[in-house]
Amino acid sequence: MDVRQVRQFLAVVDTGSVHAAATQLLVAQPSVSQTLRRLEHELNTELFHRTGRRMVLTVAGRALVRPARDLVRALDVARATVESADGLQAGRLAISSMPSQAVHPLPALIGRFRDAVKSCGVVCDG
Amino acid sequence: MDVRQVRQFLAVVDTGSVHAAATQLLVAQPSVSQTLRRLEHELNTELFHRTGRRMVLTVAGRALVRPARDLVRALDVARATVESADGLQAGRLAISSMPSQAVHPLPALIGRFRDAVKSCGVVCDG
DNA sequence: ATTTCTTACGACACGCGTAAGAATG
DNA sequence: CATTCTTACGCGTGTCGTAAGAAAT
Repeated sequence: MDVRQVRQFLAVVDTGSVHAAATQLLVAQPSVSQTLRRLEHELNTELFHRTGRRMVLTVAGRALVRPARDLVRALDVARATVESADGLQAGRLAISSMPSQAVHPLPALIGRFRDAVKSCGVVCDG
Repeated sequence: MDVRQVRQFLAVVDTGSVHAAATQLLVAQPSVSQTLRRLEHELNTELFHRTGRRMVLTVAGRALVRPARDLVRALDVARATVESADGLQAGRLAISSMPSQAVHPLPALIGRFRDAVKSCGVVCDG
């Protein structure tokens, strides 16, 4: 099972036909058909009832929809996360404290923070 | 980005080295190395700092860990879901209750349950 | 007769393994 | 010198596209 297969599966579910799904995905219909076949074969289950030219979800297919959407969402989240983290290469951290903390535990904590941060390859100046 | 790539990435994260990850995944080291390279190239980001023979997560790599685990978990859930749905073609549900609930709210709840279940194509007798 | 799904086939890309090179401790 | 990561290359598999067949409205 693969997210590519799941994507095509969901496209068929949403559009209601292999043809429309292929159009939406910018691929040819046979590709979607073959992907679906292979997915069903891997899972040892029929995902759709083929009644002539209509694709109707089976019980297993219906069960797959929800986790399938979670899966593609998880992948989108992963990509978005690394993209946003990519922009966080530089930043500024300001720390203010009351005098009573300025000597005990603050310097030690800052030192540990710098060490931890440096071990990740982050340059820390100031 | 793909679950296979993410799996190998997480293996490297967990084991701390490409070598150990490859051993754990039952593949050769160069495969993992190449997968990692390709993943980094796709994401336009370095995921690890290569300091000699040590692999240390970059900021982007560190950010990817959490959503990566969510992703593989989502895929496992998807597979488990369809597998269990496949086996749940027939089953038996026993409900017991205290007398005080037996007339209010139980029958109504059971009725709604039967309706919901029937809309999924499940036959419900008894 | 048109629309839609499926099968067949050839081309291209991807992933993996083996082998060899580079670098670190 | 041994361990580890990387690059190079060959092979098998998978995916896609085009073309042709089958079924249904």
